[in-house]
Amino acid sequence: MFSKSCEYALRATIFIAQQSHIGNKVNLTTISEAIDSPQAFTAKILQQLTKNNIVNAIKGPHGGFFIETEAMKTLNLSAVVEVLDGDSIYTGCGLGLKQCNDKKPCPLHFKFVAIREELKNMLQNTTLLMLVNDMELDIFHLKT
Amino acid sequence: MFSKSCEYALRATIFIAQQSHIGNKVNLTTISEAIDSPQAFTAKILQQLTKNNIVNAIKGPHGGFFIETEAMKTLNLSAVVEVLDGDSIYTGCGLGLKQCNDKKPCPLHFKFVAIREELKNMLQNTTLLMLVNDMELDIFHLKT
DNA sequence: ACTATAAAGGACAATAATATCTTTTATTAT
DNA sequence: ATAATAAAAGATATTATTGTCCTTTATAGT
Repeated sequence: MFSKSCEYALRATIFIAQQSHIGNKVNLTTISEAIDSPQAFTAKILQQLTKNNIVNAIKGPHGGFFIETEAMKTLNLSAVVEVLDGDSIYTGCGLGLKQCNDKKPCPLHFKFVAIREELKNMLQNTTLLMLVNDMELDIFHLKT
Repeated sequence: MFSKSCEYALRATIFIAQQSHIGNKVNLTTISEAIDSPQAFTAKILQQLTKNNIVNAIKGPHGGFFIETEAMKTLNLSAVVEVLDGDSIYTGCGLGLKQCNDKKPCPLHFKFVAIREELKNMLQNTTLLMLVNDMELDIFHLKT
């Protein structure tokens, strides 16, 4: 579904959101341990998330990554996915055709459009704050 | 969504089905030109499809690939996808976790299950014969 | 038997994705 | 100023995917 980079990005973002919500900034080591991801690779991904204003980063002692609670209300999963995987998940043809649209469709086009639309809605309608609230139930996990 | 191999496989299978339906066997060159795919690579994929009884292959002059009309009635897209990409599309976690299920879910698990279920149904309920019939409308294409 | 056709199989090459390592920059506290 | 912490940036390495090339096997027609 998503690239590995994107999967790590989603896990990292959700973890950072969760920690930020309880007032913690978290550093790279903490993040990669919490989400069970390769540390150096995760650093690269966090750089992208920072550049694209998904997360905030502060250097130096007591620094780390965080997301403001206000931002969590509007930041959705779609924003994270787009940074790492672009919009291919929404526009890409199921059969890999470069040009495939309502006017010039592949045989599966209309069947895929319906499913993709749902995925899109799900990703766009799920904010980080919702997930953080969900996770207070303590039945969800981010590793293994 | 799918690997490139799987995309080529789907396009090739649909094309072979279409041609078989009008009584033609098709060879590698014809297939790779029709679906605009790298020929040698497509050969490898056709081997897998043949081994897994998705398509039939006959060597020698007047040989080529084909699918029997009876088989088209039951062969669905899911069967093709499984040969190339396995069942990861159905079981894989959206966040890339190895263990993620109803008992031990990731924060997106239940949201993903719903979408995957639809994809699964679509792939399982779409037979090659249906697609071939659709394509008689002549608005669908398999390349570019 | 010989030739042409076409798939199957094995070995290899190129590219992209994933992952690591090292150096630099920014910040804080002493 | 110095040391310690932590992210940013750059270079490099590994692995998986995609893609090509060459040889072998099977079949049909002459």
